[in-house]
Amino acid sequence: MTANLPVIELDGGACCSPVIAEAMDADAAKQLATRFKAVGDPTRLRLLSLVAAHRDHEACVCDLTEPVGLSQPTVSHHLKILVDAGLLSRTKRGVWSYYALVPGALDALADVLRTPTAS
Amino acid sequence: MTANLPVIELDGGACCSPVIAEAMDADAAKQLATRFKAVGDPTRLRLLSLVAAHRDHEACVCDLTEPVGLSQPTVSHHLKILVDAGLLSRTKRGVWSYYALVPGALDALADVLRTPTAS
DNA sequence: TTTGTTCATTGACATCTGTCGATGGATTGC
DNA sequence: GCAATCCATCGACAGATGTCAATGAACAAA
Repeated sequence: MTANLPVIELDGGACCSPVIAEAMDADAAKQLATRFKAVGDPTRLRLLSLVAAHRDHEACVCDLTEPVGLSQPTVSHHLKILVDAGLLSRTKRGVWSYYALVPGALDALADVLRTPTAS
Repeated sequence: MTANLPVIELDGGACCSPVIAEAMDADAAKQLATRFKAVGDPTRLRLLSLVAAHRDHEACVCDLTEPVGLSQPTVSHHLKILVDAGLLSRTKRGVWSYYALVPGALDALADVLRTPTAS
């Protein structure tokens, strides 16, 4: 599930030669797009950064609302998107919900973007 | 411009300790979000993949409309977003517009996602 | 010139998305 | 039990986004 943008050697004639084999099928694209969309928002990027920078690499909602300057429901909304994308984990301890980076998740996403060593 | 998600060592007391230094400022987040948003769409992911997979690693619009199953204006629209994000380049040759991956652009984006080596 | 092809742009439209205030559940402390 | 805190969810709303049909510019070929 961490395949690169796959390169398939194709040869064709003139313009508009049929690209028979798609390098990435629609389902895989949709899956990946969901994860990238999660990172494609400035607030969520800052949330990821704040969580990573926070003590013990985890943070509760109340740690995050003030730095990003948004309401608590909005922050919870963004965090939910990041959790659904598999980038953050949520752990309830008492009244607090602690969010932390899922180990390897961002790296796996990064690997998808790695340019295949074009021959 | 290829900084990772920066980690700043913070120490605080109880919950809701102020996070003085933000790991990522709002401007940088907005810049990055634009690039990730460009990749956060299944069609655009497929377009990137198709371009990379195509002969000579470039493709014109007419090469791409049929594989993704969308209208020509829509494909042009997506390609423009990818060009604006600095991920694709456009070269006009005769009647055709050839799109190609900008070397290193995707890798630079990938580097941003590198998880800071959590101590 | 005339016809045909490629493609960017425009305008329109439905849907998705980000944001907030309000609400209520869960838990802690008095 | 009662009050306070944290937080997820709901409803609402403005703005962004993806899509298409129509149009026209640029170029090639006849």
